[in-house]
Amino acid sequence: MQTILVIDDDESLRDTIGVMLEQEGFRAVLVADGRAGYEKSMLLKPDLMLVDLRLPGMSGVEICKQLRAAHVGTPIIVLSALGDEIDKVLLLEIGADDYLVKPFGTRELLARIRAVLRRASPEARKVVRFNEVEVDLERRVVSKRGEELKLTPAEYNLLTYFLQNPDRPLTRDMILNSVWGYEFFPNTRTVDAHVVKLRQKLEPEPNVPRHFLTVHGVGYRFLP
Amino acid sequence: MQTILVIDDDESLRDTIGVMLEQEGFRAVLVADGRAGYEKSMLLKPDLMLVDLRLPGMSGVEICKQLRAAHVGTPIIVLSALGDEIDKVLLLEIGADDYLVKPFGTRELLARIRAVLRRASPEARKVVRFNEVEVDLERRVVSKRGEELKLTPAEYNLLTYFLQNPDRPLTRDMILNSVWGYEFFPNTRTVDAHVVKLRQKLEPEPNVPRHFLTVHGVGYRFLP
DNA sequence: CGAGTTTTTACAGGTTTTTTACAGCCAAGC
DNA sequence: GCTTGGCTGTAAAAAACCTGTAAAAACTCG
Repeated sequence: MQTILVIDDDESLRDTIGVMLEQEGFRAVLVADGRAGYEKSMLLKPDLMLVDLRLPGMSGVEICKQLRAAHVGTPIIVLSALGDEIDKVLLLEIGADDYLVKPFGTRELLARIRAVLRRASPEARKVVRFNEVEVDLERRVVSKRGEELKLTPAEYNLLTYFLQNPDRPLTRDMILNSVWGYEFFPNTRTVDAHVVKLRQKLEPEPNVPRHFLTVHGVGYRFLP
Repeated sequence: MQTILVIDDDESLRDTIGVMLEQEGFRAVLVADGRAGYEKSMLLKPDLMLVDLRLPGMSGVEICKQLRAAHVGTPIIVLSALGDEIDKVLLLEIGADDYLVKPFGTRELLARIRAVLRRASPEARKVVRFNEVEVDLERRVVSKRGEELKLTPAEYNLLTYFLQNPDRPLTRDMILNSVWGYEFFPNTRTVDAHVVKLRQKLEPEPNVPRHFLTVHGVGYRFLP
């Protein structure tokens, strides 16, 4: 998960951005003060920063300059109030990657964030592989020999749970609890039915499982 | 957003053009003096320049010559007073892209600006294409097989959100939040209804979607 | 008010999930 | 090794859930 540090003294804007970022699957860290924000950025090493130009404690310009002077390459998007003089050249000089004039829509902000992140790390996709299977966690796409497979939500959730707990026996109760969120465990064969489906879709030979193994009397074990 | 530098010593005209440009979504930078304008153009790197022929400080002709000599390719539209001798050959030689004789209507000016920008950088205009569909993000116009389509605002907003997040499953909540700005999510089928409309207008076969795909149990995914 | 747009509603599919049923498998004790 | 009782594999039925879509209702803006 990518972390975004937001430095802005407008509380309501900060919160709006925070909620939006969380919604979109980012981790948002919010700071109001310039100096505190700068220090946070050094500690936190976020993937991207949103920085207001006018800030108490330390201006956005100053933050950018200091970071760049310290050879910190974190992408920065500058936010500025409507009245502020915006000098593109200055922004370029201090090493900002983009800027937005308030007020702006969350949509637009999000688009810029994605654009900047994409530019910064073009192919930082999280992909897990085993045998001929590839799981793209970002896109929620599973493919086998390069061919895209269709997994249902339950299948996909179960698969990612296995991926997160490889080579470890997992009881049906653990699985039900983690994947289905059940607290109490009905007498159910649900897990089994879904393991069968995963095997059918992902195993080279579904009836001779090499990855989704049965642990008799216990549950299942995933071997990458 | 595209920036247009206006160099003209007639204050009222300058302001009129400035207001018009801002209204049309450009960023307008206004300068009265020739030399100052020339220097600004080097710093600012605008997307287009409007330059009066007669100027204090440095003539329009001189500005063009110098810029072209420095291999600056910024498109230039020359403005000239009624009485001025206009030598088309000279204008071509100095590298102007078009010219207008005062007085002119803002509408005509705008048309010329668009034409020149289009000619200058057909690629720079933000146009997204998929299949037979073309979306002109600058003009907010969508066309299919070259024929202009009418999209309602909600449809257009949804479409641009998809364009900005291609190949990635988007939940209804994410979409509602980003496109509609809802914070809390009522039980609503709004998104579905609009996806249907986009499919009807943009898909070759609306009932066999190739671009606006359903991700069952999750939401939708746009594939360019 | 009225045209155009957006949202909600309702219901008919369609897909997914869960349960069921039964056959075959496993492990342990005889 | 054979038997037995519980465990697992699996297809298929049943239930639950989700989506497509037209049409009605609500809303918006001039």
